[in-house]
Amino acid sequence: MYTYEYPRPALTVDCVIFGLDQSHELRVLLIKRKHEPFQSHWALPGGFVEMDEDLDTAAKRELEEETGVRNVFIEQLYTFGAPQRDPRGRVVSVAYYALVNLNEHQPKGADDAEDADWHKVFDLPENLAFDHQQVLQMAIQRLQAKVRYQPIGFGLLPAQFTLSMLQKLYEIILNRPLNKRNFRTKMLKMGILEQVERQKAVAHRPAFLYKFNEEKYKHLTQIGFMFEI
Amino acid sequence: MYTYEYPRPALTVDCVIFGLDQSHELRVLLIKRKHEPFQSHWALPGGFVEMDEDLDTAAKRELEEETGVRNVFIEQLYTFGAPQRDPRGRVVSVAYYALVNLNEHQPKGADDAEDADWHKVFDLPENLAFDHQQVLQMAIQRLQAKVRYQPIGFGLLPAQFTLSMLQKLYEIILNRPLNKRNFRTKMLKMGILEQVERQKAVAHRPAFLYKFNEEKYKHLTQIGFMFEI
DNA sequence: TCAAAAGTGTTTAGTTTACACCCATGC
DNA sequence: GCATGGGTGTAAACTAAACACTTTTGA
Repeated sequence: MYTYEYPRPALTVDCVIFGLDQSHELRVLLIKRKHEPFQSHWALPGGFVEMDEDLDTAAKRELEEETGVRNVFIEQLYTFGAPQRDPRGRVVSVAYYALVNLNEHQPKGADDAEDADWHKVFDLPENLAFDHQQVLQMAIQRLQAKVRYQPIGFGLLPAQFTLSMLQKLYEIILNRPLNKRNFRTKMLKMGILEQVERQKAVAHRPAFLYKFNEEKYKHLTQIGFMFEI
Repeated sequence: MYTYEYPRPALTVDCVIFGLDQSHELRVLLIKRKHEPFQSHWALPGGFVEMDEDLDTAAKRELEEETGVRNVFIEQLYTFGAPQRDPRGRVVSVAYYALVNLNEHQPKGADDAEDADWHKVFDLPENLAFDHQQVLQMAIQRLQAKVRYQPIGFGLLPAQFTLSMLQKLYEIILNRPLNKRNFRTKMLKMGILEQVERQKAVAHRPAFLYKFNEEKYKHLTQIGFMFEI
């Protein structure tokens, strides 16, 4: 059992939790640290991995502790392990990113936080704790890349949504305008959206509501279909 | 310093090292384990992360120990941390993948290996050690995805290569035929290849040799250019 | 009847796919 | 001169981009 001879880094998970707010801004959940190091600095929610706990499980646990949500899109991002990234000693952190529907959930704030809040992704506070600036940067890049060839964006919207909402979502994440006509044509042609009903009581022509049909998508991928925006 | 209160998993790096052999097969370097657990099973080269060592550094160290090569494409793949993945106890492994020009380097074989050999990627041995089957699967998928939108494939070829060699490379990695005319047009139009000279002493019309112009590529990416096959 | 957002038609430019052919070299 | 890859021309099908227009609702 020679493995036990080696000194070991501590192992944590950190979560980049993205949400979309009512006024159509992409936001990320940060907590204000109660303790040193980096007391009162904003940081990503995270914590230590238990000895008998899978990494994914640890990340989902952190996510649920902070937001109360389960069963949302969550995926491993990258593992950060620079020797001096934590002043307390060697700490390696496996970062995850998640997409949640912000309207349905408010941050809870864990014990070790002074405060917790949703911050605008394109207008972040300075001096984040540890290397969290870098982690966030990578998460944004990954989200922007991934959203284009995997249908994960739906995770940020309510279960039923209009095509305009969906387009707006993509414009926010990709940070550039899209053409309405082409967006709709493309989206509908893929055949992974299911028309549900119409909006009601809006002061304009009511839009069709759609939901993402995951079964159809899975079936299509099996026969070579590729999602793409 | 409460971090020290927690029991810690051991931390290792594993390397998926890809190479292209003379007869145009994609191969991966595996070592035959000398010791238990999984004695005499094929496994990915890897080892423990030193306490003051960056993860990337550890991966590059492993790569150099096994192959003698430095300064090749190497990138973090994913971190594997299922509680029972190593029978000795909790071991979390950060996996990397690398691309090397196989013709210029032969495996060295480290101390803890009975044997080391390049195995065909699409014809792997059964019963790899630990979860290395899964790691390899993910590495192949990542390579196939990444090679299409980042110019990393060149790492598998000699510094100078013909367009036919390059096309062959893509056909091998993507595991499907590509159209010659279209491949060439697309490749050359991107403007990241530099024509060097001609082949000599071949029993057919001599082909132009090219090299990948990294500077040009970097410059182009800065002005919004996207590599794509 | 007006504002607001939903939703559609159509033209043009560009890209992808496919196939067929010619070219230069060593043996 | 012929086998072997190297290299090119071009038509047809498809996709993306751009723009302008019509429709439906509540107030």
